[in-house]
Amino acid sequence: MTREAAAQILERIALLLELKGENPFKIRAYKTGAEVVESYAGDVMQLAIENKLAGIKGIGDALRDKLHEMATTGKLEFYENLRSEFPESLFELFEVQGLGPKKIAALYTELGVGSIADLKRVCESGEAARLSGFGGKTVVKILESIAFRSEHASEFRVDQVYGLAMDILEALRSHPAVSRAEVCGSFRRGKETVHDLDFLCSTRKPEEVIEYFVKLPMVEKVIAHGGTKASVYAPNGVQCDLRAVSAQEFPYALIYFTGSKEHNVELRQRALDQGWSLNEYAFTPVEGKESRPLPSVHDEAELYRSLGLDFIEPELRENIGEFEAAEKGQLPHLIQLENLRGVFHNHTTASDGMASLREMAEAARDLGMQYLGIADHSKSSFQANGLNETRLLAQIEEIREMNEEFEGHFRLFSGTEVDILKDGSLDFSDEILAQLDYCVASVHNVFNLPEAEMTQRIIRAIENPHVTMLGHVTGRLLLQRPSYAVNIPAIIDAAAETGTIIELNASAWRLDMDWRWWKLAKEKGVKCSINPDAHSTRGLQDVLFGIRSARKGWLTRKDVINCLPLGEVEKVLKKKRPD
DNA sequence: GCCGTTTTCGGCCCGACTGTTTTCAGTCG
Repeated sequence: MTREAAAQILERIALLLELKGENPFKIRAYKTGAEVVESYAGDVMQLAIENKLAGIKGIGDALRDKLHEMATTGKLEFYENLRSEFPESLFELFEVQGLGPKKIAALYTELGVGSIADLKRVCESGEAARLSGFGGKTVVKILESIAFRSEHASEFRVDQVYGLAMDILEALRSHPAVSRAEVCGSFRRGKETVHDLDFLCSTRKPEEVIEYFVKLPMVEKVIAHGGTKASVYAPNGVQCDLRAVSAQEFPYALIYFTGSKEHNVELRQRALDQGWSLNEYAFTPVEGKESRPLPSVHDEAELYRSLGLDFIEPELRENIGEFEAAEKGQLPHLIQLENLRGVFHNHTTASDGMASLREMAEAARDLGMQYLGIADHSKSSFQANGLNETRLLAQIEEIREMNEEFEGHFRLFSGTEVDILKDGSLDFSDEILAQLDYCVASVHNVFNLPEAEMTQRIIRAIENPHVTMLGHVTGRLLLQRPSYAVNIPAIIDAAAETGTIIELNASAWRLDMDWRWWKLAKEKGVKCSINPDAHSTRGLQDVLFGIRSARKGWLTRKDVINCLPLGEVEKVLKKKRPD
């Protein structure tokens, strides 16, 4: 059993216990246990097999035994018994905004609601509104949330498919008859969510490769299975398609299946202008039309070159200006993961992180970073164990001492993720903020302000000279919660005017600010910080998702402050400070 | 269910907002 599966079972136990009205602290223990399993730095499942989990904080005797049972037998009897009391589809109700355990329990026991479909029915029929504690507005909110969810049905966040994509790609590349293989589609274009995974490979033996693909261990169900193409479902419901083509066809097919559709339409038009027709297999001369000799194409770059274009990176293929830039040799040299020198906005056990300051520092060093910025929550974020002034000052001191120990080989920056309060004031005074190396300001509550008020609230925070950067500007949770109402161009203008950095929150749940705004921000001279918002040592690796979005937003290493080496990045952090 | 140089019981994270109420329960962060 994988750690993800084990963590999910613990999470589900917590949900089921909530429905049964169990002791909330017991429920929290299961939730904490799930987080520990998910984010533990070592091989937690191997430890579970060997029954060596004792001593890990958050895992006591009961969870240790349950994890041992899961790791060795692949099942958990306690969980099997518990889940048999409810329909499997009940879990999806927890994803509806405005529904918690109490309301779900009421819906289930009073009306027999066991799925989203049931829920929709009783909301529309008026039955739900008659339940005690429910009313017209509750029902409207529920229906809105269901609609949002169905708009994004069968979409997945990148973190939900990334491992699967890499595993399948590796499996394909390891097959002796496969010469080249790639993931295509929106995944390759760096989209924030995807609805399926498209694989392409070149081979002389397509049937053999297709046969191999549909029998891979991660295949749950085969949907279609032909000589050059197959579609399958992975266990988490992700559809994966494979196309097998010849080596000659590969570059054409790679471009075709990478898309976007809009990009391909423009590309085919440009081919037609040369007298060539372009499809997923080749250029062919258009009949009855004067044309130059067909170019020889071995890879994507040659195909673009043959049309008078520089190579267009997959992330840029949305037909939003990349052709004009490619014609003029003005495409940006996109940022790469290797360019990052450090990261800001990370949490520790001082607030709601899973790893200590030292563990986070060591993990960042192991990843080859030169510096790590700590930004734990501020006191208003009670739920996240936010730091008050006393604890923050103590952390500053702890960081100072640790930095002496590092002797300049590595540096911790002391910061905070300070709450932007309802009126735009901050959760810490300027005197306190002045003692930090930097400050991330974020909205964590009162999401329902009218747009003008929310925008003004954030701008007021940005105008504070101690606010180095703005955290997750829209508050969205991908596929779960839409952005609050906010005028992004106005925020970008204010950031440009005040010299405030805007974060690209790299958590796969957020990817916020969205890639669609970065071109504008860049034009206005606003700098970006790619921030993992890590709550564990593993969370630091989310920068990978941030890099994908930054590339999609046309950003180069010059636009992203955490590409700067130690010795230079400090100046950027100080830029807004009065002194 | 977890945790403990205040150890084996008794705490455990708290406040705002919303919509339903007529004084508060449920949800969220």
